[in-house]
Amino acid sequence: MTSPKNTTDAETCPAQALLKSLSGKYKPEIFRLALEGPLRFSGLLRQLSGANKQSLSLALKAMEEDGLLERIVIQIKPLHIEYTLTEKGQSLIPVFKQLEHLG
Amino acid sequence: MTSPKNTTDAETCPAQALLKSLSGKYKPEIFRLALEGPLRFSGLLRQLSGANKQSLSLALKAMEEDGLLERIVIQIKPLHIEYTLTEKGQSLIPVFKQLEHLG
DNA sequence: ACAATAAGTCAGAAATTTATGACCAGTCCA
DNA sequence: TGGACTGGTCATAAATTTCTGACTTATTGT
Repeated sequence: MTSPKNTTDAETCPAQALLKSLSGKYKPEIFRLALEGPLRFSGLLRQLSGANKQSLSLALKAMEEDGLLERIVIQIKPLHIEYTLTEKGQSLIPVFKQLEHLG
Repeated sequence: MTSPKNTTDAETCPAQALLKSLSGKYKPEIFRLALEGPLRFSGLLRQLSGANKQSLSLALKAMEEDGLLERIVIQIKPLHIEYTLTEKGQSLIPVFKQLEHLG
């Protein structure tokens, strides 16, 4: 649909892009938990009280596509899946640490 | 119940609270525009292409309630309303500046 | 053989967010 | 007197997000 491409440089602001990547009911908390260490699917289901598989699955996929999380298959049986912060995700740690000192 | 502050308390993480305050279709961009100067309702309607009055109104109210924006009535006729960053909102500027150097 | 855990998928329903168009008050301009 | 501007509200509709419960593949434990 060849939209008129309003070049208000809105789309190229990395902070804004990040905010959108972390928009959603569970993403902020998933991200916070990821700062503490690798995450597993069933563990998250327990920690995010109220969350359901579907929503969690979608949130993890979106965060993976946005380059914040990496999905790693641990090849010991039974298979485990770990979600860990990518380099990009880790680069945000100092930013969030800074936020904690504002409150 | 009455957990004796054993682990990181999810609800008291300021970064997480902030992310939720900026969750939504227009809030990230409204916030970015607010960094540049005071905002007016009709101006925003034009700048946020696709936004409608209702959604904009709700977003501004929510951001006001979350203490990010302040609504100021300019008492010259015709009345103008300006939305400006509160102190809390301004305290986030260095954080977002930092983010821009990561991209 | 049977239940349980792990990590999901799928269809459909419910809840939430966003959009649409009508309407309102006050002021300004011709 | 009638538009046109400001900054909204309201009811309703559409779109998006989240929830529910059934089902899957593979492995471990009893």
